[in-house]
Amino acid sequence: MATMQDVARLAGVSLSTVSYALSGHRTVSAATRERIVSAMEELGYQPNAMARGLASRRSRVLALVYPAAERGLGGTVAEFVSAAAEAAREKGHHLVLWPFRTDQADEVRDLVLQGMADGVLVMEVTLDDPRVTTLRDAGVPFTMIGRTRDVAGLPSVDVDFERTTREAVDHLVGLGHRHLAFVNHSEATAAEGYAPTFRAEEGFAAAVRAHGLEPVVRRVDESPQAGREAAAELLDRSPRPTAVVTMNEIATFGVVAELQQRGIGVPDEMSVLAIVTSPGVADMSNPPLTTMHSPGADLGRLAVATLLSQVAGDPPPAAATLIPCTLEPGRSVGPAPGAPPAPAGAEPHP
Amino acid sequence: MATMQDVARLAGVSLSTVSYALSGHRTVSAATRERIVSAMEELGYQPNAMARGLASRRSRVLALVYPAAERGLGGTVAEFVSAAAEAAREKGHHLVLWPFRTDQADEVRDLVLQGMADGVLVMEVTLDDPRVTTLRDAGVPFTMIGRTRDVAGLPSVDVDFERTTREAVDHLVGLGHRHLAFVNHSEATAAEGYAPTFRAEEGFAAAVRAHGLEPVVRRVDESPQAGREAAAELLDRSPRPTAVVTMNEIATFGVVAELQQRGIGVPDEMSVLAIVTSPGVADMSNPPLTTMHSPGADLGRLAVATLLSQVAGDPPPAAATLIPCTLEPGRSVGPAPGAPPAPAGAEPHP
DNA sequence: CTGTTAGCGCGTTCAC
DNA sequence: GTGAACGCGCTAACAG
Repeated sequence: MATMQDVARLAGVSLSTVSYALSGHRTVSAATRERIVSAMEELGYQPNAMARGLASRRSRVLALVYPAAERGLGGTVAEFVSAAAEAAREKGHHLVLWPFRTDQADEVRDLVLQGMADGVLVMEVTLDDPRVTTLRDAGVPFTMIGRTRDVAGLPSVDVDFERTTREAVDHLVGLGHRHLAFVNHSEATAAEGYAPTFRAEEGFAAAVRAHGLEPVVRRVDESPQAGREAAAELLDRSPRPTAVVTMNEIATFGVVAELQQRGIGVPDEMSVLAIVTSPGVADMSNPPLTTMHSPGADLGRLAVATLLSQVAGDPPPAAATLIPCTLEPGRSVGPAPGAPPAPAGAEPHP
Repeated sequence: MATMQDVARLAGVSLSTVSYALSGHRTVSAATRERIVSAMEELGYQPNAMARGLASRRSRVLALVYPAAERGLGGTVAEFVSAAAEAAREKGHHLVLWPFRTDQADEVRDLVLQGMADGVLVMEVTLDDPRVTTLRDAGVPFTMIGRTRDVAGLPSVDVDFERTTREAVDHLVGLGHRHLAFVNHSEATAAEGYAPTFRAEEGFAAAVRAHGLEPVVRRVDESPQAGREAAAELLDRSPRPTAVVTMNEIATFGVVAELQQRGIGVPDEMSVLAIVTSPGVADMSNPPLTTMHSPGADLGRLAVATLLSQVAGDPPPAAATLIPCTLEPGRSVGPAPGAPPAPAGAEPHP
């Protein structure tokens, strides 16, 4: 591998001039820059990341800590990752994934202290997450995707579950629905402190009650089979719900399958609105689902910006930055059966 | 951050002794090692990865290139990743994920040339993968997970699709089934050269013909809906298949749902055998699926070992290392309807 | 078994 | 606008 010294010699300039031409930390005449560039190309020069890191005390690497083994990497996370990777690259950094479990906080901390990364994006944050205290105490720059129970002074970005569920409910109520159910993530996720399970559930219940209605909430295992059972149970209720909001993609498949099997028309007899969805799920059902798509890409960009600000030494933002999901019309949501056609303007999202 | 020099001073030894105590490249007396260790603890010493990398010309990082944005990260990949990460750590390395698309071969190559990693694990290899030629030409150590069309001289580990499909077919034929169908991945995956789609299909067809039977093969989109349609179509065939092998998890859900809806008993009237599955899918259906589980963990360990051997400069292995999936009994496979109960020994996998 | 020392390749402060 | 020189923290000869 050619070194900077080699480039300097070939271009007939000093080593430092090459360095400045590369970093732009000093102005270099167009002529010499030109010679340097062609020398680099001729030699196939690649800057040595280790040497650069040693001298600058920055690795230009941002690490995304994600418990891949436990969660797999769903479509919504994939969107996040690619947006974050691109955002990092635009700022001259590289995004890498560290597949650590939630209980490996020490290893994450040590890797950053060893200089393998300048900062950390922590995903799948639970209500009480051991990683954030470890990182904070060690002075490691980090940003959470999601929120612990108390986020005061901790940099974080997250889905706005409160607003997302409220908009979902408002939309359905605007279509005349009076009996709404929520198919949530499983009891198991709740047990491990998975925050979205709680935030979405609370948001949904509050939004329904704000309309003077009574919420029905079910926590359902992440399987088609569990979704079928949940649907069966909801259909047996009295009064029978006319709309179901789901935040559990695999269970949603089961819900739709059960409705179909029983001959319950979607959306004529039952509306299905899937929230916090990953791209592509809408078209995996028939009729295509109406969804509220997770803002993964926006969160990714935002998370990188926030983290870089932490790396630069800025004080942590006062509050979490929240982004709601956006409604994407499909054909699984319609007016409540027997409801008068919604008057113009009554439907929040035409 | 404390440096090695700090540790040396506190322990009353020379810098190099600390280095050797850490690396083990030279014997250090138990007494001085003890002093060094406690000095390190007292100072909270963490070796500087950049300095170490600069001096040793090795980053001790292995990169796993995975197109997360396009594929998401399914359960089978998750198993692979965590096993690979652990294997890497046992050898004193770190595994990181680089979320590059398949067309970003140049960036992968450059990062390795810059010293950000010592070698690369390439996942989701297609029949004609641009990344492998780029890496080979650049002399970057790598190992494929999967295989290009021609693997001569290219280090690779992969699922043994030929043997897996053969064992699946043998198992079913041993149970009296004479009409077997295969629900494959989608036409779209085939179009982009996704190798498993071809290898499994060929393996299945060959295995069925080896029994003097006629294979039925369908390429199905990765959605429950598409699975339902496939099942419906298979049921209308004459002769009607009594067993279906699937390699498409999401479609499998649809297949089972359609069978249930039509009142076709599983496994009494139709056996379902899901191959190359990720952990957990078996229990997402009712009855639990009989599966042949993808050897993700074994592949992960093997891939790391192979890559490290490449990094060390060993010649590439002559042939790919293949690992079959293992049968995990569930309750979705049974004797063919009307078939005599299998005599002892007639069933390949009791 | 331990100490001394010359780099590893680059960033950056000085002088010019 | 350019060049010389020092140091980042550590590895690995080379000497004892």
